[in-house]
Amino acid sequence: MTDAAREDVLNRLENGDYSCAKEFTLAMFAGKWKLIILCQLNEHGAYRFNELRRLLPKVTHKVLTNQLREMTQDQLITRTVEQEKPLKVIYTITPLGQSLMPIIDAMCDWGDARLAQLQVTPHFSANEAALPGA
Amino acid sequence: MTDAAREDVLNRLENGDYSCAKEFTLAMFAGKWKLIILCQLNEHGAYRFNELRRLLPKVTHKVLTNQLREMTQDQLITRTVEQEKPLKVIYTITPLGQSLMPIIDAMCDWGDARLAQLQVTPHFSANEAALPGA
DNA sequence: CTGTATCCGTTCGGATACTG
DNA sequence: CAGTATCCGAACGGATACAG
Repeated sequence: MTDAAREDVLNRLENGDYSCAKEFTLAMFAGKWKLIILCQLNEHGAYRFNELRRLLPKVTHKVLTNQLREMTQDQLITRTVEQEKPLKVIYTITPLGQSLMPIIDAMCDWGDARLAQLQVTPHFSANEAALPGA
Repeated sequence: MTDAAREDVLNRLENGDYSCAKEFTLAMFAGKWKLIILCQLNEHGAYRFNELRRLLPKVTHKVLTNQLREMTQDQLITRTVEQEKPLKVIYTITPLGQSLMPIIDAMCDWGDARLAQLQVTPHFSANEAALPGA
């Protein structure tokens, strides 16, 4: 699990095993929803809990809570509680979180290129690309 | 699990949901051992199954097999069987796998910087950094 | 509105034995 | 040597109910 992996890296760090900078970075965003959350917060600046929930249709209450808690612990996002009634909790991205964006952008690019290479331009036959003008 | 995440992205692609280039990339190396395997193969060129096993002390036979199979399917590595007795199976990194290295390097850098920031220079008190010459 | 606790099916991962 | 199959305990993830 992404959780387990994160725990594992964190534990290794506590034990002085620190030969794992890349795993550490990976653990920051390897959760099933963390990339999307990060990008959304980066683009739009702030979201409340249920707004995020609506943004990520297939995420569960429990799982979203968990992802957000981990990201808060890792200081990728900030959790701000406004003590009104009803309660308001605002999530925003931190500078640390933003510092991950170049990596995430690189992942976008790689993914786009790779998917194009696989000719997964969906709903068109896989051979289309081979016979354009000719 | 990283497996599950990978399956999920793959399924989404098959269904034409392809708004997920970054998740796709993530799924390439999000497995617990894939980063290390990739780096090792990139540095040393080729390894046999049991050599990898020794390199990754805590990995299980079954899990390693699985990680290698997925990476082969994703065309990040190549599996070559030499039909001698006893059997020899060689794993090497592909150009596609190598094309991930810039991203992985960026992850190393980010992780190094972040760990330094956290003052996890292990086995030294967390305050050492604050009182050098003074 | 947010978040926690519980129950419970599903899936993961370790150990072991077996095949080619 | 390399990989598969099986068994089984552990962890995850969904649904629901409850609390602040």
